[in-house]
Amino acid sequence: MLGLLKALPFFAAGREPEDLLTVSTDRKPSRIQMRNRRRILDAALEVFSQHGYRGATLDQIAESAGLSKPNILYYFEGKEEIHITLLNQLMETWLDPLVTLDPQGDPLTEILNYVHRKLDMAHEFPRESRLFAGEILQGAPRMAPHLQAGLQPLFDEKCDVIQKWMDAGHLNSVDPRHLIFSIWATTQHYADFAAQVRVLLHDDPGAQAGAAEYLTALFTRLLKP
Amino acid sequence: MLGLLKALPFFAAGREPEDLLTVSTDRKPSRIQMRNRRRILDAALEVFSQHGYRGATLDQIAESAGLSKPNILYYFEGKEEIHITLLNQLMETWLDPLVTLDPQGDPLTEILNYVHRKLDMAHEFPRESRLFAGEILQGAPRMAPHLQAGLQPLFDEKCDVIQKWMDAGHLNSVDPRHLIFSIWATTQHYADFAAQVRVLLHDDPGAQAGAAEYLTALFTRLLKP
DNA sequence: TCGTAGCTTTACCAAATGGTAAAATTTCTT
DNA sequence: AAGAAATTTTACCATTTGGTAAAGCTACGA
Repeated sequence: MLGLLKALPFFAAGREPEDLLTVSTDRKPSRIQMRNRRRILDAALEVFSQHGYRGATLDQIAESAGLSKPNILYYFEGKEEIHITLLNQLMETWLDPLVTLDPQGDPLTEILNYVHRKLDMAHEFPRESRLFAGEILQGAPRMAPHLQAGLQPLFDEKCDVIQKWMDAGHLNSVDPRHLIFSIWATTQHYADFAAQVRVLLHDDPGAQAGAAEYLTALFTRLLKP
Repeated sequence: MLGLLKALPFFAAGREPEDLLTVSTDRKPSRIQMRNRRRILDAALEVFSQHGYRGATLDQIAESAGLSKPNILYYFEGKEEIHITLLNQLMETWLDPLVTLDPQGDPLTEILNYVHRKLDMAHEFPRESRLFAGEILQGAPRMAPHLQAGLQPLFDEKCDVIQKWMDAGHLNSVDPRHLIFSIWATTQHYADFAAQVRVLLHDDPGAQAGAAEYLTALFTRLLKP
């Protein structure tokens, strides 16, 4: 068997024109495929976020997924494709809070909501946050195009929205770009540097609430006109 | 030759009591040793900060240092020791700005100075920042003890200082722990997420100054009573 | 200038790792 | 139930990687 790699449309990279038989298998993924691809991606998220791309091994992913290594390579072309798939999936979720920042809403409320959504995500999806952080930390070798194509237009658009709010006097004027950076930095810090935070806060159970309260004060004071 | 591993005191782990001859070589490192150790550590900083611990190879470090791999293992016991040495050296530099935060100084000035020193370091030592970030990101496997022993007491001490400033009414009251986190997060962001910042700012040459101005506003507004 | 300690190179090795071929098994369709 | 298709397993393999042994070279003090 050739495996389903060439058969599934989302794997398409260089189609073989002569291989017409595979066209017949272009149907939607079976239940088994869905389940196993999900398992693999979840396992990979765990392993990649903990050890980084090069530190993660297919054997670890396989074990964590409860599948054999060749079985994993039946569903994905290789290690890199798993990583890229993960990154692509993540991108959407990750940008969603910024997408929903509403130009029609109350400026300060919108921004504080954004802060809190990002903070919630740091607590709810720390593995995703760390995967992302690891990729950027190493120079975004597998994600630079996505930053350009996906993040940049959105970033510019929302900077404009915020700038207009400031020009209209609804918010104190600061550089919107650095404002967004500081929101990302402060919220993701709780996921990305969790090991440090845990030590310094002695596992304080009120930490999450404390962070929310602090960040509310920080950005409210900055932005109130 | 046994190499100098057992001979240099700073490598001491499990001394062999019978090996008395090595005592005679307990003198200070030669010029060659200094030079090569420095070269190796500099190369290792470059490689580790770019690829992470497991992603870095001794061959890469060797090539970057202009030495052969066995030659590198003449100066260090192994990959891990290089990494740990780097981390230990870094720790001091990294904490220095916090150490010099002066309880006798003007509160707001002291904190803004701290912010600017950290921001300068992010621009001057991005590799060090990323090395540190990578280690924490992966759960600080080789640094947890240092966090406990080195960072924690300092952190607690400076939190007390800041808390007293707030209690005395010299600063607006917020949780000092989260304040420090947010200073770390916002300043180190420019080093750790440089790949992202570069894309989103279109290599704007005024970025550094813009960041400084923004962070000044951010923390001034937060902390002015 | 000669011997020795310090340094470097050459030639390896065992384990780990990403990946493949193909047989064996399960599942689906008719 | 039979045959085909999809899935999984077994048995490999080539490369990379951290590390070692030991020979060879260099520099320096006596």
